[in-house]
Amino acid sequence: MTPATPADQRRPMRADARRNYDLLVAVATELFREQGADAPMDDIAKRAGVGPGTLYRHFPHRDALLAAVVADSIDALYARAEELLTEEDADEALRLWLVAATRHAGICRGLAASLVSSMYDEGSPLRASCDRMHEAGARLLRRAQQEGSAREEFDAAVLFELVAAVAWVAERSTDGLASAERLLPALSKGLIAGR
Amino acid sequence: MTPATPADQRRPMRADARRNYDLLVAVATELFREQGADAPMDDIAKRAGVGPGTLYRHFPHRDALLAAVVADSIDALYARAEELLTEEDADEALRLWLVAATRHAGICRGLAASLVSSMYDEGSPLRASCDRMHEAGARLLRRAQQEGSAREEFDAAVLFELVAAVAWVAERSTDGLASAERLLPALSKGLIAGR
DNA sequence: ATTGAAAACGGACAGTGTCTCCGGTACGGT
DNA sequence: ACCGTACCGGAGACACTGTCCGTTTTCAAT
Repeated sequence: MTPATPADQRRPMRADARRNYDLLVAVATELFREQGADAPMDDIAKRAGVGPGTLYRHFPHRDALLAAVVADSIDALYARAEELLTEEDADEALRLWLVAATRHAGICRGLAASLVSSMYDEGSPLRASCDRMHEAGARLLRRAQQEGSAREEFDAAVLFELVAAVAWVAERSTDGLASAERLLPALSKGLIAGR
Repeated sequence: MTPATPADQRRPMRADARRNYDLLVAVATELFREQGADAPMDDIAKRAGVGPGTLYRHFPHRDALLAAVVADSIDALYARAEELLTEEDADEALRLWLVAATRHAGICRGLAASLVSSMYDEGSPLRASCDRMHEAGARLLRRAQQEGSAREEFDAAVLFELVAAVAWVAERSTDGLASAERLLPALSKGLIAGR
């Protein structure tokens, strides 16, 4: 699969457009990681050496750009879920995926917030990513409820929200990921009844 | 105790200053509740009928204003904790306080974020409120660990972060508090081992 | 190779919000 | 009533977002 592509078009993109598109995604990835998902759009355009007009034509909103930036790693997370579905211990598989998902949402400061927002926004460009995470979590949770000892009363939406919440806390604590790793056990123990 | 007061000064505030101070807190309370904790500062000044200069002299940062606004309800939350310390069932007391704390953090959109930030920021004006909540939670948690069946491995910091996280999710879900009430059980079950 | 229409470029700009500076005002002690 | 001082509040510098539109580039047809 070619890397992130704008909505399919019968006519291929013009060469200069394609070049700028790819360049912008690369620069945004860099800047989001450095400064968080609220890095100034103008700075992204500037660093890519294009005008703001060009940036906004390719990505009308910040979320459109963010979606292009995280698409790859969402794919990886989805693949990880499929891999974990073959793990014998269903509870452990769920636990491991929660860790992976939290780590993913920590790619850049502000991502968790955008993902949660997109969950309630039908038209968000991040919606596709959100749905993929949602589905990946749902499959692991369902199996853990049937084969393992995950409590019946929770669903994938709760799972998603809790992961986002933990990632969000981790974003703003000084000790970063360490904080997430203290919180996740509390969460896992709530979801999964002791054996 | 007189309501929220600026840092004690030997000289009492001048009458006009005092009037503006109180007015600003009242207006901010109103606007934060309506529009969230990121309501434009200029709007607050405008609605209070003062210039932005006046607002910023009394409250140099948004957090200083926010701190004055939430001080009272933090006191109430602290009092609630003391009350719950007399409840027979230590686990149930903790659970009830978590609900109260989550509800408190939901006073206005954006408050949870500011509270968590202040937890890692020595100089934040919200720090005092943060510490009070922290301490209230710590006492209830300690008792639930000794007399009830709260797990030993968690501490008040985790408690605080989890409450903030749940409140944060609730802020941005369309179904608001209902969402928090779906999430809290997962959290409680993680903190408190089944009997 | 030339050409011309469509597509893309990118700078200027309007709108919004934050925060500061400073000339003028009004308070309150004497 | 006076005067020094603390306070007031508007003007404006600065930052970011997103749009508009005249200019430039590309590429396919000739």
